[in-house]
Amino acid sequence: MLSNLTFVVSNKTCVKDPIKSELGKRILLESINLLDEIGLEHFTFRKLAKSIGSTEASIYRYFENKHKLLLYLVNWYWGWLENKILVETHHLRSNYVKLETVIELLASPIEQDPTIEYINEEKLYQIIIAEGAKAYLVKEVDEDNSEGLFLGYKGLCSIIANFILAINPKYKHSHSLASTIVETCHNQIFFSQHLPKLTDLKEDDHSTLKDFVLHLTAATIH
Amino acid sequence: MLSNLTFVVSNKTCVKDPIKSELGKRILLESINLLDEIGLEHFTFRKLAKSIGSTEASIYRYFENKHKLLLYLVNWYWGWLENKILVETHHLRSNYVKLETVIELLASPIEQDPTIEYINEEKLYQIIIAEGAKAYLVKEVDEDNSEGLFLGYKGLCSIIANFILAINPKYKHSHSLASTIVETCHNQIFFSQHLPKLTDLKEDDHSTLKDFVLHLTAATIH
DNA sequence: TAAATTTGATAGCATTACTATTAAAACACA
DNA sequence: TGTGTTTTAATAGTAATGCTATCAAATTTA
Repeated sequence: MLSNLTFVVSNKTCVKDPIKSELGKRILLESINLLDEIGLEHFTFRKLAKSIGSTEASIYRYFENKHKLLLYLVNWYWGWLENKILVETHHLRSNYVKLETVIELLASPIEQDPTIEYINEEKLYQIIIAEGAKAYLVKEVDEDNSEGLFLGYKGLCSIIANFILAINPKYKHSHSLASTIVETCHNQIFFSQHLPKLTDLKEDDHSTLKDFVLHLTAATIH
Repeated sequence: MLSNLTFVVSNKTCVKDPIKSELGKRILLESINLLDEIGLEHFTFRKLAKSIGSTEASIYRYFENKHKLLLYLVNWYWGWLENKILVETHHLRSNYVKLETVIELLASPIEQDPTIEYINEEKLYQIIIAEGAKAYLVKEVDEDNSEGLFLGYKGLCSIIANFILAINPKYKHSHSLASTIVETCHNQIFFSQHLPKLTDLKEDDHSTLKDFVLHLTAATIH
């Protein structure tokens, strides 16, 4: 079986491509474990170095700082998702079913790909939910953006916006709706896990999430 | 004119109530300026102390750490907004107009109240947009939640959910829609300022934002 | 006026976020 | 097989961060 993985992660996020060396892959693997475990605020390169049995200085040769590492991971997710969407929708005729597929992918944890041993997709999905917004909610956002570090997110939204426009070419807010769909999927999962009064989902109820977002989307477009 | 400000900020966020002393008020005033200027990641009590001509130790007597200070400010906003919503909707008969009023308030910068000299509402609104999600996107969220530090947000969502249910008692996802409305308003403003490819709004176009969210809401409920 | 509280000044300490240097190890290739 | 190049580990160091503690001066309150 051929790999579906034809996407490339935007590269200004790292000093040296981590997937090209053993240490780099261990950095990715363990940073996902550690981020999932202790969260971005408590995550340091010192702790990461310790958990992979290496040194801070070695990690700095791959990533400038933890913010760039987060951006790398987030971009990996956007790239993975965009690729997945293209693979799973290109054979579909109905634009509505295409949009449904997108929402289904966004609303469910990405499944483990055993051919990529350095990314734990389930944990990465959880990191996206809990930390993803911090990739752009920083003072450096304009600078990062001008370096192309959000191309993954923008590409994804563009695809979704096009599906929306294919269903209703007159709808005026396709990009806003696209980003709202993405953000809402992640937010509602987080709320179901931690602030249940802010949602109607039971914890990690991906099926109800899909119903909610799909209905909202369909009603809004028409 | 009587003050509308009958709300109280949830108090576990602070060690000592800042509005009851001169220093406390200066802490609020300057923390809003500084947060708006340099963002939460670069914000430190040392810098804050310097900018108000006081010391770190003094600030720690009011707030345990910067996360609690952010929670205080965020709760102030939720409280302010809830109060404002109640004042501006209680005389309205139409539930739809009530919901419209909520969205209008969420989608526009809160206007300056000259009777509260220690809060710059415009800057606070900008802080909510850029930093608000960080109040809950932390590993301590469950602990904070059990101490009641998100009651403000939950109360607000509950009110909005009730307006939604008053319009359509059969709608199944009133809480999810309520939190989606709130998050979307803030997100779309941020995107319009920094990641315009993710939205159709022009920068700070509150009027288009209102149209977008109102249409989305109305379509979804019916 | 005394007692209690609040603030400012100063000090200190463990951790974080890096940067620099050097030597060992691994690898590339001739 | 040896030589050069890149990669990594080890170590050290520095400025900033995130606190805590102590004490005296100033202010408030009783």
